[in-house]
Parts: sequence; C-alpha cells; structure tokens
Amino acid sequence: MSEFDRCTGQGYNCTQGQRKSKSKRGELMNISNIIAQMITEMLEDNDYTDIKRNELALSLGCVPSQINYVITSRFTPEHGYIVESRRGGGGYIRIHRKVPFDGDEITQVIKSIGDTIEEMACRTHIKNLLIREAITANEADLLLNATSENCYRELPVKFRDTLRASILKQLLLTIKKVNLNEMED
Amino acid sequence: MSEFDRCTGQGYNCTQGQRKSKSKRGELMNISNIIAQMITEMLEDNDYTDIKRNELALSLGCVPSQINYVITSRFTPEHGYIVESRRGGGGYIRIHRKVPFDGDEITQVIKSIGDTIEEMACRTHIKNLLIREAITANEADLLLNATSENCYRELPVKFRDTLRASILKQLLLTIKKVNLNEMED
DNA sequence: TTAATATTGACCTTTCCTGACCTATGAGCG
DNA sequence: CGCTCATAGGTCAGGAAAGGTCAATATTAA
Repeated sequence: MSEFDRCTGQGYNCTQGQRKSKSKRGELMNISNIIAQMITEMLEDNDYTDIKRNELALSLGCVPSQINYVITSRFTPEHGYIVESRRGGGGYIRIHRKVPFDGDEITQVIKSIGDTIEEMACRTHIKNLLIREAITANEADLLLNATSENCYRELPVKFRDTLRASILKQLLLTIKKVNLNEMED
Repeated sequence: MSEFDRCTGQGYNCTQGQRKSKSKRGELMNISNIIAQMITEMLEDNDYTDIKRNELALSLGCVPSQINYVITSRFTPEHGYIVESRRGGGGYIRIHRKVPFDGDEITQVIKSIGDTIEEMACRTHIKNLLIREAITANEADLLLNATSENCYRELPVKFRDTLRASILKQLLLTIKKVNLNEMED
C-alpha cells in the first residue's frame, strides 16, 4: 500500500474519543489521517476548499502546525494537489481538488520522478511527452527552459536536481490541470 | 486536553469554492478586500476615480488610514495604477488606471527583475502581466506555480529568491519567444 | 532495534487594523 | 497681505490575526 492510498479511506471513525482506533480498512485513525480525510471530503464536491488553520486545529484539538504536516506530507503535487495560502488577518490555506491520476502519461511521469532528477532525464521525459502529444510544443519549450541547467547556475550542484524535480512536477501538474479545465469547456 | 476532545472535528465549517467557477476566486471579505473591490469596480468604466478618504472610511466603518493601507498595498505602480491626491478642503485621492505602455511589457518586467525576487513581488508581476493581457491565464498559472514557494521548500532560504528570479526570467523569455513565433504564423 | 511517521511547541513572517501625530489647502478675518 | 483655523489627506509604529518553519520528541511499523 502506498503512502498515498492510506489517506483515501471511507468515512473516518472516531466515535468514542479513542485516540487511536482503526477504521474498517485497518488504517490507524490518528489525527493526521482524520485531518486528511476531512480535507478529502471537503474536496469531494468542490474545485477547492479553504481551511482556516487555527480554527481547524482548535476544533480537532491538535496544534496548528500539524495541519501543515498533513498538507506537506499528503497533499503534494505527487498526490495531485495544488496548495496556496495567505497569512495575516483573514488568512487561509486553499487546497485545490486533486487532479485525477488516471494513468495518463503526465501522471506517470510525475509519479516516476523521485525527489531528484538530472537535466538529461528531465529532457527525455519532456520530449517523450511531446512525442506522445501529452503536452504541446509550447509547453515543452517552457518545461525545457524551466528545468534547464542554465537556470540553476547560482545554486550549489547538490541542490539542482532536487529543485528541478520539484519544479518539473509542479509544472506538469499545472499543465494537466489546465488541460482538464479546457476539456470541460 | 482530554483524549475525548480530540475527535470533535465534524462540526468544522469551512468555506468552499463553487464547482467549476472559472471567473472569480472567492476572496475573503475583510475590510481591506472590500475597499479594494470597490475601487476596482469604480475603475471598471473609467480611466480614473476620485475618492474622499474620510467619507469612504466613515461609510465603511474603518479608520481613514486603512484606505491608505489598501492603496499602498494594492494600487501601486507595480499593480498597474497611478495615484495622486490633494489635501485640504476639497481634497481627494485620485486613482488612475495606468495607461498600458506600448513597448514590450514582458521585456520591461524582465528588466525590472533583479537577481532576486520574493514570492509576493513575483505574483504581483505575473498578475499585472495578466491584467495587461501580455500573457494568457494559462501562462500565468504556470508562472505562478513555477515560482511558488512550494517548489523551493527543499532549498536553503538564501537561494530561493535568486532561483525564483532566474526561473521567472527564463520562463518569461520563453513565453515571449513563443508569442513572437505565433505572430509569424 | 531501527526507520518511518506523527505530534508538539517555540519562534518567525505576512497581512490587517488602529490611533496618534504630521502636512497641505483654502476660506475668512484683521 | 499675512495670519489662523477648519478640513482634508499622509505617515508611522504598534498590536492583532492569521499562517509558516524547524527541530526535538514520541509513536508505530518493519
């Protein structure tokens, strides 16, 4: 079972205040899973959901930073989510509906990229996507430039492949989302 | 806190986006946003609009200086606005919608970006380019995501703004090139 | 036991809101 | 004309209201 699969279960089961009960599928219902499920449910019928970090933490009886933990560990681009936020009065965390991961080329590439990727491997992925017409020539051009070693000159070598992977995944997910939106029109 | 208290999350109330709402993101309506929206609406049909600071503040139930706050934080030249004002009897604040310059806007932005740029300044540039129709909504989306702090998490803080600047410039160049190619078709 | 996950709290940054005090303009008066 | 005062808008520092980061610890899974 992948890490991702763990937070897609049915309704959470936290009846009698037992700190760690198990749901039907046997997932440990710790607070992180409960938070993840709440968010997942909120996203069922909406393009995005805004959460108020402090309020949610209060209502769940956890510290606010745990919300961040859940988001950074389970609502990542690899999982198909795009997250934005604002601080200050009236701040929020906005989580966009999961971009469906249905086995298309873009998804496969995103999933296959680990935490790091070299420039060459990156180019290969992009060219493949172009050949298979999963992305347009313009999109390929953007991706190639955004992940080109050129951009990373200022950065110590050891960070380059990490950043490249991160940006590539984020951009691919955005392209996919944009494509889906256009198909709906 | 008792163990029991931990599982009381169901009642949590959040604001949610409309499914398939493409136009406006549901902005949180604090007073600053209301003021900003009022000004924006007043500018929809006019090149400029005059506001009376004290009157407006009174009618909105906020202190006059909050009007200044909104103007200096959201109606800056970077956002595409020019503001003038007069004090004394019959004073006013006049907000102009900036006349689009006819040169190449993308180039101007690239030039204005130094070696580093923060996420917020970056967003402002991108939104401004979008407003001026120098880039498309999809391109803006890509740019926003490629420069989102999310991508740079793994990097030591000191490199983030440098890399962001580098990537933003590179992407803008690519977009510009693509635009030129398309004009030739 | 060891590695991965989860939880917590101290401290930080951004955004919003407020009020005290400052500056400019114009009208009226001596 | 020059002074004064009422009527505007301007500035700034401080506090409040959010969310973010990080590293230490605790718990669970392998």
